[in-house]
Order: sequence, then C-alpha cells, then structure tokens
Amino acid sequence: MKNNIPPTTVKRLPLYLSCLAELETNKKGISSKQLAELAKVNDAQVRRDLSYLGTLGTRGVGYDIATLENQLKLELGLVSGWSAIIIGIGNLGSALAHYGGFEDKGFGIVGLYDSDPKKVSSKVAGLVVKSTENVKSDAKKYKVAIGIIATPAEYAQETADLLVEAGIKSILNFAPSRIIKKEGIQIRNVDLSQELQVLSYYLDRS
Amino acid sequence: MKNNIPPTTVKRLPLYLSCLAELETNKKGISSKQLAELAKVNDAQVRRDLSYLGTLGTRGVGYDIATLENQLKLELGLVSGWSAIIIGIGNLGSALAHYGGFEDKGFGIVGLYDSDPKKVSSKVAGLVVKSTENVKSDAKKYKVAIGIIATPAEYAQETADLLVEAGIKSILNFAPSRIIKKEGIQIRNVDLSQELQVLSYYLDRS
DNA sequence: GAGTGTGAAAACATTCACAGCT
DNA sequence: AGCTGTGAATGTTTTCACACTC
Repeated sequence: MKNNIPPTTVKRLPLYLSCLAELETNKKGISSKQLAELAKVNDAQVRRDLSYLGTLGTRGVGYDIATLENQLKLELGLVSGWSAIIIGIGNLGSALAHYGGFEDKGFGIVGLYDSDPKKVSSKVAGLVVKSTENVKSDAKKYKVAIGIIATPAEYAQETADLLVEAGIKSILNFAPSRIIKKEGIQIRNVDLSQELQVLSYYLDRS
Repeated sequence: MKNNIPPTTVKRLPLYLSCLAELETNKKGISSKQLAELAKVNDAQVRRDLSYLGTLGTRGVGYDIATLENQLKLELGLVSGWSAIIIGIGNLGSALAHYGGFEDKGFGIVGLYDSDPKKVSSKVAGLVVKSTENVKSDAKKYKVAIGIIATPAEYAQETADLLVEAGIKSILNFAPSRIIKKEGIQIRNVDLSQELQVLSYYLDRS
C-alpha cells in the first residue's frame, strides 16, 4: 500500500468508489468492463488502476465488490476518519458545512471559523461558528487533518499560513486565488469560476 | 483560433488569465519566466501553451500583457459573455448564486430554478427563484449557454436531461453523481467530496 | 468462455536546449 | 544580451492485445 500510484490514477479512485456505492446491494461481483462503463473510462484503464492496489480480481470472474470497496477506502485513507475544519463561513462556507457528502465519506467537519464578529457564535449546520483565533488550539485538540478555505480571495494566503502554523498538512482551497506551496503541505485548489471558463472554451462559437 | 489545443493546456489558460489580472496595472510586458513563477509551472510550459494561441510574444522582449489577456479571453470565449442558470437552490446553489467570481469572468447568472414550491418565488442573490418548469422556455428566451446543476445527487440525471432538452450544450455538475455523456454535450463534474478524498490519499498515515 | 494482469505500443504531455529574432 | 518559439528528448498515461487463471 502507498507504493506510488500515479496521480491520474489517484484522481480516479474516488470515482470508482462512488460508482460501487451506487450498485445494488445484492450484487456481489463486478468486471472491469462493467465498472469502466459506470465510470465512463476505458476498461483497460480500470484494470491498470486497480492493479496498483494489488492483485484484487479473479481471472475469469472479476472483482469482489466488498473487497474492492475496502481496498479503495484503505488506499485513500478513508477508514480512520479524518477531521476537517472550514474557515470562512460565507455562502460557500456554509454550503460546504451543510454538504452531507463529506460526513458520508468519512470526513468529519469538526469546526467552523470566521473572523467576522457578526458571524461568530451563530449556528451553522449544527456547529457554532468560532473566531479564527481558536484555530490553532482547536487543531491540536481535535487532531484536525484537513483545513478547508472558503474565505474571500484576499484572505486565502493568510488563512493558509494560519492553518500551516496550526500543524495542518492538507488544504482544500475554494478561494479563487493560488496559495504559495510549502514543503510537506498538500494543497488542492478548486476555483469554481475556472471550471466555467474551461467549459466556455468548448462552447460552440458561431 | 480553436485549432485544437490540448486539454491540459486549456485547463491552464484560466490560470494564466487570473495571474495576469493580479499584476499591477502599470506593468506592460511579462516574460514566460515571470508568468511561470506566478502560475507555478515550468517556463517552457508557458511558452508552449501560449504558442498554441498563435505567435503572441516578441523574441528578446516577452509578451505584451494586454494582448495576452485579450487573446486568452478570446480563445476561452469569454468576450461575448455567456449566460448561465443554476438548478437546485439549496445551500450549494445559493452559494454559487452569490459567488461573485462568475460575473467577474463574464458569466451572467440569469436564472435560478428549484422544484421545491417552498423555494420558488423566494429571492436569492437578487434573483427570484422560479419553478423548474420554466427552464425550457427561459433557456431559449435568454439564450442560456451553460446549465449549473446543484441539486441532490438523485435528481442530477433528470436535471441534465431537462437542460439538454432545453438546448443547453454545456453542463457544470456539482451533484455528487455522474451524468451520462451525450453526443455534443460538454459536461464537467465537480464533486466536492472527491477533492477531499484525493487529499486524503496524500495524508501521512502513521 | 470469461475476464484479469501486464508487457509492449501508441498517444500525449512536459522539459530541455538552442537557433533565431529584437 | 534577452527571451521567444519549437525540434528533439524525456517522461507519463492510455490503450491494445494476449498469455494466463478460474
């Protein structure tokens, strides 16, 4: 486990996992071809991707769904259950707090933080919003693994610095601004308007 | 223009655009090396990417920023101004409606739709939420180019079908479920919890 | 027969390194 | 001298195709 799976494969693993989750519960096994169809990728790709996780399938038969799900979760580190916090409880931040999908997948949102005193102490998605001053002590107390930045762009960098200072090693940044990479810190940027811009390229212009 | 730029390059074009936008306004020109530093990519990559848009730079000098911005916007189709609608005005949908970044980049959100009668007629981000029944006629009336799906997963497919029926060719799907590809329809999936899952893979497990 | 796992080929993407322009 | 644009080299990802197992 954790040998060194190509990044492109890592990106597809959650996809496979969600395809498997949608299968009927009585179904026991699945072939690479079936899974490929669900995930909308090539079947050789599925076999190659899964082969990085070890020899999971049975020739002539296929893959056992339960085994596969377990192995995917194990590989992605989704068994232990990571804690995450959200900084910036505006519209996007509170949408993320409400977004059930995180808890389902084993990520517990354990804290919400905002620097605006008007927001502090309000309740969002069952959690009380705290001042950002508490991030450092809370991160240690609750062993927070992931920090989610949902602040305006201009505060993204200082928020990231705060998270790193708090000992958090993985950052998911929704602010439309890049964060300076730091040694040992994993950063994923999700810029919602960039997605639209990419779509726009593929629009027919007539 | 629109020759056939590699997908990996297309993904980086919005990034270059946002780097240029953050530059001081008095700056006239920029070298591939400087832009590469801002975008955190290799400088040869920048030159190769930009060369797909034509011969934009001047040897020995660099790139004129205004020209470059124009060309990037032109290539991405961001000059004409596309209209987009959002279906599903839950937490995520209303976060997207409020998200200023879209309008800034030339995408006008012209309609919000929900199937829940309790939400219909409420006002979100300055727009009145309408029933999904209006999607088809509105799409034609307002020449909507992009449909944004922010419904629960189980309604994603039928919403996509509705959008396609309404003549919309580009779909941005935030629901955590894949949509069946259709000939001539561009789909981009953004699954927020998948991003976390990918991060999780890179977390140290000790 | 059916379907995996994987060498080998093909396709694609990145980076080097330098000729050529200003 | 400085910096682009791009062949060529290198690295990575995808796909083919088939030996092998159940």
